[in-house]
Amino acid sequence: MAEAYDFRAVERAWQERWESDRIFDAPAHTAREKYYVLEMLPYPSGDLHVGHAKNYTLGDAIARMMRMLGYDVLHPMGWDAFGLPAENAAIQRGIDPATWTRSNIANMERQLRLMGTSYDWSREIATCDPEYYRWNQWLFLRLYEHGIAYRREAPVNWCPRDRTVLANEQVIDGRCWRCNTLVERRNLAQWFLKITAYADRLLADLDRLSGWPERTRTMQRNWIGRSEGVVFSFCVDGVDEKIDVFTTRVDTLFGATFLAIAAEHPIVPALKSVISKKHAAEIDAFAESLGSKSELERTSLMEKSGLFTGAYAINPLSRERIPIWVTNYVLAEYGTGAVMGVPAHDERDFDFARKHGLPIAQVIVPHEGSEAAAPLTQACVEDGRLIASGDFTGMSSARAREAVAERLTALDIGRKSVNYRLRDWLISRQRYWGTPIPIVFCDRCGEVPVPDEQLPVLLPPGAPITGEGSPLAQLPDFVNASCPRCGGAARRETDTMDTFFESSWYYLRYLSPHDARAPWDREDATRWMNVDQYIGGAEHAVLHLLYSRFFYKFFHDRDWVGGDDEPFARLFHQGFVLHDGEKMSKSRGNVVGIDETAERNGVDAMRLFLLYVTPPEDTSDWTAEGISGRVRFINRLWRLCIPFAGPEPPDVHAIPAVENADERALLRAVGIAARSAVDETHSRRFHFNTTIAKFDELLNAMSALLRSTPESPALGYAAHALPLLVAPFAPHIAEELWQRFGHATSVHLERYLVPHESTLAPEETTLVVQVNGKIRARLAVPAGMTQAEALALALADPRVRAQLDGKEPRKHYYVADKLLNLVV
RNA sequence: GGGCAAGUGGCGGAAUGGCAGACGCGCUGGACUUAGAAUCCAGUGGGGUAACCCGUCAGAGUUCAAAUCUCUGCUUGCCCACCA
Repeated sequence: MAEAYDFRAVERAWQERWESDRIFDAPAHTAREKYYVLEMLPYPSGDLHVGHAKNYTLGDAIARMMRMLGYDVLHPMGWDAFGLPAENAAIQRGIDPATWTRSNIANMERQLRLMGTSYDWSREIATCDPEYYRWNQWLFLRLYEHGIAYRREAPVNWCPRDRTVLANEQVIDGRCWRCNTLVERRNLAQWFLKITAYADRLLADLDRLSGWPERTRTMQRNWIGRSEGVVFSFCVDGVDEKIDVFTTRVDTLFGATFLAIAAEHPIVPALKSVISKKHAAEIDAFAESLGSKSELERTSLMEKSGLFTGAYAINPLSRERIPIWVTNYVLAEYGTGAVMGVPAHDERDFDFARKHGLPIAQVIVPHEGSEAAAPLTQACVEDGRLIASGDFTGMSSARAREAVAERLTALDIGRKSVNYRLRDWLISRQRYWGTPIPIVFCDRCGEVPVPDEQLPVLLPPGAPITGEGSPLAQLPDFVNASCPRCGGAARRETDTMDTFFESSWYYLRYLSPHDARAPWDREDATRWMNVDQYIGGAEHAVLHLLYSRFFYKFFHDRDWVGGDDEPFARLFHQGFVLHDGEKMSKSRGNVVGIDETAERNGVDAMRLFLLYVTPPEDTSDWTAEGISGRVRFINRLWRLCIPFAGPEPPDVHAIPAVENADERALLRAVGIAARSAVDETHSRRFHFNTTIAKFDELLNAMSALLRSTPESPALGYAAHALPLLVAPFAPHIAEELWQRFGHATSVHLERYLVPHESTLAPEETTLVVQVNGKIRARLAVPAGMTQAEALALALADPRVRAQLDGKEPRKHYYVADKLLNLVV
């Protein structure tokens, strides 16, 4: 009876050995090609489950494949360690955020090691280390110097539950992305990063990111939301004021029947001089009623409400006098906060006009010569021909857009303009567990940046974390500072940075994680950047991935990094792992943890299952039956290979001479498996589910040969090759077998098996013979037959002859070694 | 409402114009066993004794040949949703 495989002992022993030998540290500069593979750095929430494991297993398999294919691989790991959950733990359980975070990091690091991942731990970072956030502050100051970081008062998203402001990207359907609370609007002085200055490049360069999923690029395009149009002015009748509007459909200008403005529009006070007291009071009440409402209530009502101001605007070209309305559907923060209402050609304006009985004037018809359809039953938003539009009548929409823009420009009341949906990135957070913003407010000098030599501005211990107000603002020793410029009394900024600030550049810190002089070394950055393969969840499609692109372009413009100005060459989103069809969550009690899975099934089986069950981008389901198949595979692999253990290492590349078909089939199975692993890696498809299926076929071929020809040398060849083949996917059993075969060095430092052409080419194949597209015969034939030979063979087959019924085929189609289709 | 992706056995999936269902799970039968577990072997889309017929969401089309390409519809998933 052969020795059984003890996965617990083997897995632990090799993890310790790899760690002490440091075999996965990224190599110093060599002539070989580099490959930087990176998984999104995790938030240290406490425990890893198999959903996380899917992400890290995929990244690890890629890193290990590329290493064995001869690349210098950089595969680092770190911790996105600042953030709200640590503070919530402090509020709920009185634990210091630093202590909570550190213990979670220790636990999750243990779990990543338990998974047998091949990280270069010498480069590990945690963003809550002063050594890290010092450079956060340094980068903030550089952004400040270049006018990218700035402070202003603005209406912002305020989460009443988390008691902090949020970036636009963190508000989802009007709710806080973390706690799902309805977000309120408040006017506060806050720090912003001018990401809008990069809007055009962030948009244009998406076209170059062919290694990114198309849907992610589309989401970023939509988020940036570029639209080209015209800004021009309406005069207000009876007041020396103008109202600017932005439109993408200036061709519909003659169809404007009202002017719609946001309740917060700055023109409102001026209008009060020309309207009745009653109107003014009503407007105030309307604005009041909107002001207290959350963004969701204001905008998702679908119900368009509004109020006539009593004032009129003059259409600059038609000279028509149109009423000015205050509405809830015009956004104060987008464009100019005012729009021309063209109900005939805009759905929103149409709804509003119908509701309030405003006139609808059609100025576009579908084709030249077609009549205005009166009355319109819906807005007609397509381009067409202009009617009733003065000099522009008869023009196409496209031509009219140019011509009207030119006229407005010539009259000096308008110009072409581009607007973005993207807003500047709000980074202030009124929270404790984050990077302090390195700014001091001095009564005499105003806003003063902390000098570089005074960095880091340390996060002080012992702040009162209660969920009430800003913790840092309640620490006098922190708040009170002297002005770096004049030395006088000053106050420190007490807001901390959005944690997405840290994660926008961490991939550069891995390159020189202990550099005390700079956030990263330019030479290291030139060698390793950009990230060749980035792996993470699709939930970051706009947030982290847009911010990182923005930061990297800023760095590139300063010449702090060479090469391309995009940080991530290729991006892969792994799918979720469900458990029995449901999302894993603590409240459902269906979380499958790493520790219990490693203990019960072994890590190699877990890794294989996660890669095998679906293609990596698909949602997969964790089932107890499913992983049992991979446990069986591991045991079967062991039983089939261990009899070939011996003290002398075999030459794994020497292909034995064989005689029968089963033997050739096994040699071919080895080659096919190797080719699959290499193809899935090089194609960047990473569908290792099919590769692992080839490993199954390889074991099946071994079993078959063991029955038919138990003395075949092909069995030893396959056994000795298998550790190499499975090493990237099931690294522990691969190493154990490799060492039992007498090799002195790690299998993970070997080159991957190169399939030999002679084993791959089958000498016999099945020729499928069709008559009129239906299969009538399968013939075993030698490979490489000519068309004439195949035809003769097919015509000799009785089943084919029966179908032909004495007729001659009119035509035939031949696919070499595969198929012959006869048409009668 | 708009955009994108997908729909294949009991289940996860394979096949990207050329043998539909590789591989695994589950299930059925057999071997081994006092018995079970484990392991090994055989079978497993539907109909039919069989020859054969049917079959990749539904319907149409292109093609010698369609799960794969085109159109229409249905369903599911994800994203966006007053951005003028």
